Amino acid sequence: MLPSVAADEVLAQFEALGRLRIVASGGSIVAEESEDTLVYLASGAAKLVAFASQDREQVVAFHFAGDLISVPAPRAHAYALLALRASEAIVFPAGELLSVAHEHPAMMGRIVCSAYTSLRRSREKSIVIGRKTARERVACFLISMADRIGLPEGNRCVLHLPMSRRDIADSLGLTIETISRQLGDLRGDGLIETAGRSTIRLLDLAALAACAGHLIKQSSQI
Amino acid sequence: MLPSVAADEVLAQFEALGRLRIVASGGSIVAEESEDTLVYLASGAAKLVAFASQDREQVVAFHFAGDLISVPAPRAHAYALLALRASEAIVFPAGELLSVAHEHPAMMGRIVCSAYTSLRRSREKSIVIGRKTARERVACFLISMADRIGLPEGNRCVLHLPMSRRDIADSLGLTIETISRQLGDLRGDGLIETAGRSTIRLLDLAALAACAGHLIKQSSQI
DNA sequence: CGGCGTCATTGATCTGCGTCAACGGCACCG
DNA sequence: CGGTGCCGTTGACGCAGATCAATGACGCCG
Repeated sequence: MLPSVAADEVLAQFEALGRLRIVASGGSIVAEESEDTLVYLASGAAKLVAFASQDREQVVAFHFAGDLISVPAPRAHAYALLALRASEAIVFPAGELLSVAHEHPAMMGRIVCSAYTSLRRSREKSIVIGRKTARERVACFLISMADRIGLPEGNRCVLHLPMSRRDIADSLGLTIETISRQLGDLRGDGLIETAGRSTIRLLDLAALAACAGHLIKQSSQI
Repeated sequence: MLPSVAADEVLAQFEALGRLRIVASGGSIVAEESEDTLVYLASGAAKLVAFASQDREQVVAFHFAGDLISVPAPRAHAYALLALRASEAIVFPAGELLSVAHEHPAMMGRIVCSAYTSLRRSREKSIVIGRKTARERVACFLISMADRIGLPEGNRCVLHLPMSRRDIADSLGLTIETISRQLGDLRGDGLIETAGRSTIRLLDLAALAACAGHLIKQSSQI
C-alpha cells in the first residue's frame, strides 16, 4: 500500500519521542498504561493479550520485528504487550506520535499502513475463531505464521515458533489439549512434521490452506 | 483522539473521488471488489461479512451512519458490505483516497482515527468470541450496541436493532437458537425487555456489563 | 383486516471441545 | 551427567452449545 522501508528510517528518527525498552523473554513491554500507546518493535517477538474474565486470557495478536503495534488503554478489557523472546521496543504515547506525524507524510503513511494491516489481521482472526472448527483454526494459524515468519524450503516451509502451546490456544480460543490433538492429527495426515517444542515443518501448504477453508493460498506480500 | 466533525465535512468534499451509492435494505454496497475499498456511510446501517467456509458466514463488523469503513480485497476470505436498511454510501478505491489524503492533514487524521476505532472494535470482538460464554457474548453485544445506537432513557437504554437474529448469531459465532435462548434468559433475569422483533430495552446496564465480564461500564465517548 | 411468508421461539437430542487426570519428555541447572 | 520442573501429550468423561424439529407470532401486502 505504501513503502515502509524509508518510513521505518523516519520512525527511527523519532526515538527521542518515545522510551526505548529492552525486555527479556516473558517480560512486559507495555502494561497498565492509562493512555493508548504505539510500540515500534525493533527486534524480538511479542503477544498482545487481553484479560477476558477471571482466569481467561485472550491473545489478541502476535507481533514480530518491524511491526508498529497499537496497544489500547483499558476500556471494556485491559491489554498488555508481552515479550515472547528478548526484544527491543520503542514505546510512544499514541496522541503525541500522531500529532507529530501530522507534519511528516511518510511517517503518517507508515502509521496508516500498519493500522490497516493490524485491522485486516484482526478481522481474519475474528473469522477464524468465530466460524471455524479446531482443525481449521490450527491450519489457519500455521498458514498465517508461515506467511510472517516461515522459512521457505522448496515448496515446503519451516516454522520456529516463539510462542508456547498455551499462547496458541489463547490466540485461537481453544485449549492446549485441543491444540496438541489437532497437531497430532495433522501429523498423522502427513501435512506437518514436528521437531522439539517449537519447530514445525509444513509439508503441503496447499492442502493446509484447503483445510483452513481459505479461498486462495495466502500471498506472501506485505 | 482527533476531531471528526470538521473532518467529515472535509470528507464530503471528496465525493468526486468516489462513487455515490444508494442501496436498498438487504442490498450490496460493496462486493467482489478486487482492490481494497474505503466506504463512507452517509446514512443507514450495514454489516461487513466474510465467507468463512461453505455455508458459514461471519459478520466481521456492524457499521452505522458516519462510519468510514475499510473493505479488504479478497485474500484468505472474501468480504462484502451489505446494507441492513436503506443506505447512502460513498465508495472509494483505498489507494486513491489515501494518496489524495496525504495532502490533507484533517482528512488523514480522520482516516487514521477511523482505522484505530475499527481496530479496537475488531479486537474487542476477538476477545468476546474467543474466550466468552454465550451469555457473556450476548451481553457484550447489547452493551456495544447501546454505546453506538442506544437511546438513553433515564439510567436505562432502548435499542432498535437493524439486524436480524441471524446477523447477531453470525457476528458472535453462535446460532440463532442460542441467541434466542440467551435473550430469553436475560429477560427472565430482569435485565432486558423485548418488544417486537427489533426493540430491546436494557433495564440494568451495570448488571449487564458485569455479566459481560467488562472491567468498567463502556464509556460513550467515541 | 385477513392471509401468508419469514423470522423468532421453544424443546429434544447430539457432539466437539473443554475439563480433569496421569504420563512422558525436553530443557535447564547444578 | 543426573535430577527436577515445566511443557506437551494422551486418555476418559461431561457439558455448553449445535443441530434437528416443530410451533408461534410479527409484519408485510393485497
